[in-house]
Amino acid sequence: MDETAPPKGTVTQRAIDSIKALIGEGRLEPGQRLPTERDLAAQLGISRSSMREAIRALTVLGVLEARHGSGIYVTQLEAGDLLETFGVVADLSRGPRLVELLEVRRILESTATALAAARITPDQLAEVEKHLTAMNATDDPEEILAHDLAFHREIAAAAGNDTMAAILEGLSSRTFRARVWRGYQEEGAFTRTRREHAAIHRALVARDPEAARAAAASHVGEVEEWLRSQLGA
Amino acid sequence: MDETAPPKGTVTQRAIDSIKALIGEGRLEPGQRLPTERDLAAQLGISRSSMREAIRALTVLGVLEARHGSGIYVTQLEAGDLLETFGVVADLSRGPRLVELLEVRRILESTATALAAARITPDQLAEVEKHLTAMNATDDPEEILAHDLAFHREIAAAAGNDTMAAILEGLSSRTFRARVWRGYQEEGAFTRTRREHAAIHRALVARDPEAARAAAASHVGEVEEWLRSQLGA
DNA sequence: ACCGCTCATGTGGTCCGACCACTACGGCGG
DNA sequence: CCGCCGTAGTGGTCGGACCACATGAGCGGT
Repeated sequence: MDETAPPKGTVTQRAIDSIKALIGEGRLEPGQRLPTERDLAAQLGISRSSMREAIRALTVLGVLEARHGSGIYVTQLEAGDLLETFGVVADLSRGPRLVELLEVRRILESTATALAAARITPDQLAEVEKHLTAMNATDDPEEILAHDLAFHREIAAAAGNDTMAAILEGLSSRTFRARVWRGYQEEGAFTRTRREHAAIHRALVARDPEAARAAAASHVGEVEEWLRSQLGA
Repeated sequence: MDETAPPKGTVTQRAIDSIKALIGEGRLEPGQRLPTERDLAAQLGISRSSMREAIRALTVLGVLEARHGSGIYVTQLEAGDLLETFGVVADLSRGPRLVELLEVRRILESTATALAAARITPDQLAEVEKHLTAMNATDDPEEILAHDLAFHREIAAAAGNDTMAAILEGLSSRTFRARVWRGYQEEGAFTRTRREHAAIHRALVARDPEAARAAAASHVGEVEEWLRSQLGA
């Protein structure tokens, strides 16, 4: 009947849940500093080693941030912090799951682009155009990819949903895109990609959400179809 | 120029990246067993403590699975394994971000329901109906919630995209739904919810994707709007 | 009085060695 | 041939020691 020490699973897991609960209950605010590892361990009656594992776990989840020599802090708990792990999923996926991820991206990206068409500000639009022209002005695949990513990132940001933008960021993470793009662009998809980007841009300028949605869906869908055919071959 | 020992960040982080790379390169297959903690630590020239932290980190990410007394194994790396952490995001979010998450869910859920309308099998449809009737046959909020979750889960599964289903699962995770639902249902939303579920079901039976999309979007949108108004108040 | 450097303090990062809890497997006895 | 049981090996926990780094107080010079 001892409520204070419910012998759940492993000690470390208990520590993870405890800290997560503290944040969930609002007893730990974003940005706030936690007690030292030694104190935390003492409070829960566990060893420092176990507490360190718990902290490390919450660190990779983007919940905590450890600064060497300074202390442990709660992150801002913003979408970007927490959804960084989404990139891991993309990186470790392959085969059929890559297509599924691309399908999710198509759905979200098309909606985000449609929203952006309605909400984008002149400043944001200028930023988008900057990457569009820079993308068309070079032949270095590396540079093209970077501007391509930025192009879509700016659009996602203009949609006004940080969470959606963070998810899309994960779905376009460096290694993920690089792996798919390598093969895709070898088939001379450059010109097609440029045309699609131009179509998206036109829709944004015209503030036409439906056209933007269609253009974005088509854009991602092209890659999706290509990947699907690659897996079948 | 020593490529074998690039002194990156922390030792533990290096270990995490190393194991992740092993899996990414396909040198570690899903389900495969890893060497012991002691051996792994020795191979990378680090202490067992640091290696344990790395393993713990990859464990919470759903990449590895440690079985006490048996060994460490690579998970199946399926969508469900890797996207479990998505639930953490939902649990720790509040305020405006809850609305953003519901918006993402609305987009994905409506598409998933539309796909399900076209692809659902008789068996799957029967399962959906089971939860629908069970949901309407009780007054216990706890039980209603359980069947509600199962109702949408079956539909998501019928859509045929495991990744999407896993994300939706995270967006409907226990505590997340419970928190929002508590207030939502206090306003006598039961009847409205039942009507909406019935509409979704009708669309599935009729195999009408567009109707299904609209019904699902409306269903989630109702909660979304309610939550938005709550935040404004 | 002010600025800059130094160094003591406290923090997270790493390592070690020991022991505990559990699983798996093989051998012994029925 | 089957089932029990012991043992070896695994992850889980612990405690303590030392290292690397960040911070701020205090000293020195200006």
